[in-house]
Amino acid sequence: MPTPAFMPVGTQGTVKGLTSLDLVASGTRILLANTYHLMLRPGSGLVREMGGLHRFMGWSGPILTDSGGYQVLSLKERVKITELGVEFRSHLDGSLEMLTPERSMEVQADLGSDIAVTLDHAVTLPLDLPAQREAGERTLRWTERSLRHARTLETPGRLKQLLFAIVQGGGDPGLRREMAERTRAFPCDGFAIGGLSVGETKAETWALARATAEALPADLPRYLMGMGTPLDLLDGIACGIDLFDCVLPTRNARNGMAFTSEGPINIRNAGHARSQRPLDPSCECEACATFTRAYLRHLHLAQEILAHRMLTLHNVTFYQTLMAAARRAIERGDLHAYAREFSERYRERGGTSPAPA
RNA sequence: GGAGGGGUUCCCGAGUGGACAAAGGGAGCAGACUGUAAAUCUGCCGGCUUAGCCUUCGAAGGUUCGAAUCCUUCCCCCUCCA
Repeated sequence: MPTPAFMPVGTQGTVKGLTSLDLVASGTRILLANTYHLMLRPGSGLVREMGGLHRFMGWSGPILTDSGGYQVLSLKERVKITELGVEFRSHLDGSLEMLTPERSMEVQADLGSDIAVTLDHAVTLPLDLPAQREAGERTLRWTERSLRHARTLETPGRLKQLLFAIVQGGGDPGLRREMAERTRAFPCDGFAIGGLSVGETKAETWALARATAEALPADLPRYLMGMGTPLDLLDGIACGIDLFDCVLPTRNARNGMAFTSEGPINIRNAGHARSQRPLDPSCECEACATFTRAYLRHLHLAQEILAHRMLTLHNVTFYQTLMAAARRAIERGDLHAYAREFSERYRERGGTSPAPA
């Protein structure tokens, strides 16, 4: 698979609104799905019975499953962390669910993903340093348990699942580096950088990501979890990141935001009411080939499902087009020039535009 | 012709003497969203020279320190009876 690559997020075994044909058309090669969500519904046993997640959802490309560690953050008021694992109060029916490192690997084995990820303990910032270290140390212990247990799940007939270990370490570059050094000692197929964009500034994020990435082996895939914006992707690639995922292109599409080569736009804005332009003239997706901004705005305001589908398709296509261009630029050896050229056209509004590097 | 009910800020709709520029929806306008409890959430939403002032609750007049709220007349709408 060509890298760097971007994985659209299909939490519940679907990239909301898109079919596999759409995903292929967008240039997507690999997807992310979620252990926690699929464990609760429909249940990993059912997915296994149905022939695994690929067959179940009709996607033949690679799938990476997240371990459920992120739900420690997103469901934090329903979560209790113990050394054994993560105790969840199910967001669906309130029942108590225990996700241990071992259970996470079992669920991911049942799902049959191509890449499984170890369970981690992520924290949000600001947080005192001892607590950051504690979460990092626990992540190391859980990584060890995850990997050890995963080996017991390997069966002769089945395709070997690749295993990625997650590096935590909070907001301190030194701690990050240490955690990366200790994590790389584990025998695994790639490394994930977790716990970023959780309250720190953009500059801090990249200092941490870089410190972590540099301490990880360059000959194995490095996966930056959960990031980011188009500019984030280019920054990440420059740090040596091979794999990304982010909900922004899909979630923001449903909330009316389209990424374009000139920056993000909000399709709800009155200025698009009579626009004959496509979302992005330089995009070749179905939405841009077929529909005007005026029409897509109408669909969105009328809460028509097609608006969500088309904006999602466009945004994912935009991300994949960006990644493809970045790969070509790397081959040419001028990623830097490409990134500069891209960011000159790509303008984020308000105070959100990135500080000049 | 008789009896009753009603007209509120773009729309629907609360409000029956002071805390009312007026609840709550909707629409509209803008913003947020980074390993998805998200087709979600937040803010604004009469005007202005904005700790205040001005205009507004069908119209006009009146009572009162004070009226969307009480009284009088008028104009419209709805229901029932003839």
